[in-house]
Amino acid sequence: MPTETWRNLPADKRDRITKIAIAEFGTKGFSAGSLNVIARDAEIAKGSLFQYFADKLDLFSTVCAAGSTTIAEATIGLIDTDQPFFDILRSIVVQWLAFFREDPVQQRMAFATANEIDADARAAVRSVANDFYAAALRPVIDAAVASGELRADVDTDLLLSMVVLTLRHLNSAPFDLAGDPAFPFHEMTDDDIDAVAARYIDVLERAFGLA
Amino acid sequence: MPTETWRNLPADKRDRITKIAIAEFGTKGFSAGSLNVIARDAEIAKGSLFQYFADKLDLFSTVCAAGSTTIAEATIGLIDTDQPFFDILRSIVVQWLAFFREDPVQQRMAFATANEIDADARAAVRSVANDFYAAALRPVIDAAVASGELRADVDTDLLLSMVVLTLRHLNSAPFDLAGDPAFPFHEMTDDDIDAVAARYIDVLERAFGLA
Amino acid sequence: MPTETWRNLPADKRDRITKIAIAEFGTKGFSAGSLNVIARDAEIAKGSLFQYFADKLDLFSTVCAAGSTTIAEATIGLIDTDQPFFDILRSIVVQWLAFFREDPVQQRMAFATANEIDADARAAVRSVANDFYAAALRPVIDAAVASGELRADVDTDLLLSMVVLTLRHLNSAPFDLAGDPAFPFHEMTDDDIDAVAARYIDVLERAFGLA
Amino acid sequence: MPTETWRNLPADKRDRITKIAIAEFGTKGFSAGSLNVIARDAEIAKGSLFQYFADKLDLFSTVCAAGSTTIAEATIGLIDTDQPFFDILRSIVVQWLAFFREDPVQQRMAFATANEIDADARAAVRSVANDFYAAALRPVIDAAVASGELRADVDTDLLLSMVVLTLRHLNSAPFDLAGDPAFPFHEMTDDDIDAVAARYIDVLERAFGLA
DNA sequence: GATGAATGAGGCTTCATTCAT
DNA sequence: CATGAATGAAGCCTCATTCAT
Repeated sequence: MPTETWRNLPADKRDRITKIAIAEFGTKGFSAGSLNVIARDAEIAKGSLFQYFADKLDLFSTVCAAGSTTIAEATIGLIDTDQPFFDILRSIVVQWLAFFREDPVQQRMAFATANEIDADARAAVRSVANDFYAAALRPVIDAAVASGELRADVDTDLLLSMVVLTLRHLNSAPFDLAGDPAFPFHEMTDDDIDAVAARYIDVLERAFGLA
Repeated sequence: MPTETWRNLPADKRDRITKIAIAEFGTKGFSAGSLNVIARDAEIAKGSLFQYFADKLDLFSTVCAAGSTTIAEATIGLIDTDQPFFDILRSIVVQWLAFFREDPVQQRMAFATANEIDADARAAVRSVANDFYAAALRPVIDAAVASGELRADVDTDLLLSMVVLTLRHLNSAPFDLAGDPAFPFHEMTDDDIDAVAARYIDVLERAFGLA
Repeated sequence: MPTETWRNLPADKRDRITKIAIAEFGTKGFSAGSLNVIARDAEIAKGSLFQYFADKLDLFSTVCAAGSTTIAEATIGLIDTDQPFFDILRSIVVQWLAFFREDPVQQRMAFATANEIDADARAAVRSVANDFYAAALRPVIDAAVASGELRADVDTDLLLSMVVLTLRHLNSAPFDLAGDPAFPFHEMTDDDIDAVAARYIDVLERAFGLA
Repeated sequence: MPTETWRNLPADKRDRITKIAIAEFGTKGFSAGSLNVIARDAEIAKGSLFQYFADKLDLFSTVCAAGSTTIAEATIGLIDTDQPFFDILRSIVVQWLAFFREDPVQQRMAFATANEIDADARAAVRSVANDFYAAALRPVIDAAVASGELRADVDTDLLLSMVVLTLRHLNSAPFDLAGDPAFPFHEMTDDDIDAVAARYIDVLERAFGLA
């Protein structure tokens, strides 16, 4: 956990450091990301980082959380929930893709957060990686259950799991050269990719929606 | 690509090095994995690694490919394809989980292969990561189409994509402390996990199978 | 260019490191000179060198420049310019030899600076190698022209080039076992060597001086 | 000294290895030149080099000598000695420049031979570096003395030394970006460079020639 | 005589972290 | 509280040389 010093920092400085750290870890991952580079780019002393964070991992998990907040707010949080449930999901995936298209740094950082391999780092961001979006989504699902938009016997855990699965896939595959086993996303237009993304939701609708 | 020296090596030595490298990269990932450690554990001279491989990345991608082959053969390759299509898938996911339970090293390496963040390493193993399993699965799907087990209008790309998605999820989530947003896999018995895995396939069956 | 850290270093520490680096590169040249050895002999951490210099080449060119300054000041810079022009030159070569006799480390480093083979290193010290002494000598030549000590049609570029040529030769030949094709410098007394050096100047005088 | 095995080698193989070694050492110098690279480029086994030569230094000095022979034959050896002495010298410097212009590899190797810094390597090629050309030139000078083309009191050692000095300078300066303190050789045409080279000889003529 | 696999020392450089100022 | 110099372990990689085949 960051120190009090960090919390007392002027917001703009804190934001600047966070942004730079996200860029660095997003590009290189936790292990290969360099505190030297972050300190240099953020124009702060190397030692200052250790006044704000206990160690490298502390910094990493802090910016992971910050990134996840930003992303959730800018995607799931923006969606009009006054639509049919599966339209909400379709809106989310489209917004999700739009957000990452406009902010490649956040795209990479979200990917790094979800896919960190180093055991310690993984332990630190693990809940963030998946659960953050789950927290944002579960109320939406619950509302759909309450309004009777899903099958009576619906398994909401399964549904949640698969929505997050889909989002994680759409966080990486469209931005990689060979990200998907079946779709050549990197050769497709944004609109076509959006269409494919919607079809993932179609599958969920056919399986979880009312007959 | 590995050197001729590598290909001429006695099989047992080659296997030993591969195994150790898989353990190292599986635990630490590409960037944090150490050639020093691999050489030491494999009891060969540090310099020898560079007689076998052009550089670290060459070693990494070689063992990635070797690992993927092993895994595909030991999971998808073992399944009796004389069953109904979705039973095949259910058999695959169960075998998939069983294989990784018995070989945690391969489990981690498969995860590392699919989730490497470093751009260069990612480029090198990218096709391996997804397409390898895709190659094994597509014939199975095609057979199901031919035998009329799927909807007439079925989108096989979408199906393939989601199967691989599911497999990748089952490569990591059950082996992580907080791997799934909805299911507490790490508190569940193997049988319960198998049951959940089958439910992912149920979803696919309801969406893609005959009404 | 060295870092600010280097410039802020206590002068004695900076001098110690410079001196040791000059000794190392003077003996082995750029390529074969070892940063490990320099760090060990200077009793600083290996990593510290990289707080002072961007890389090996940066260190090399810095100490080349420092060495050249020292040498120019201790030779050309010391000469009384209130003499006839060719006497000035004779004083310079004698002082030049005296300086290098007393400081073999500087002698070797000056040689290494002028004769580095590695392309990158050569590019970095190239102007230092020749032009540094040229800058010190040209004013002296211009004064001689102004005072009418040279032929009316004198080619000052040619004269300058040949003076530097001679100095470079006297930087190495007298200190090598078989440094000169004609004179067995290593079997000669210092006085005899001084006398030969003066004869090189005699040649210039006969060619460039007044009839 | 090379082994008998080396001497018994087919001439074309020996020439190929020599040529490749000259290219490597000419580019990188002795220390940084790599036997690995030479063996690879010459398409022979690394171990074979050690059947031909005692060690790296043995190879280096062998190819230095071979290079010097080639150069002397292709420059000094080609000149018509039936001219006035200083015309001979002028022909030599022009031919010298022409040869190196056409064979940059030999140019660099000659430079490397003359300027090696490593003490051991230097000891091995030292006599080659200067004396080889001296041996070729001294008979020419003696002939000039005999035919009375030089001053009665001429110091032939000094003359020889300065001729070699000049040749060594013309081996490097015109091929370097900032090779000469006074002349911007790299911005000059070949003809202009030839003209400057002749002026070095003019100086010698005025100093050593008949009044 | 030729090969080329094996070696391990050593190369330069980057790193996270500490601590005196 | 901020700084930034210092550290030394560890990183990847190249090297000349040996020796069994």
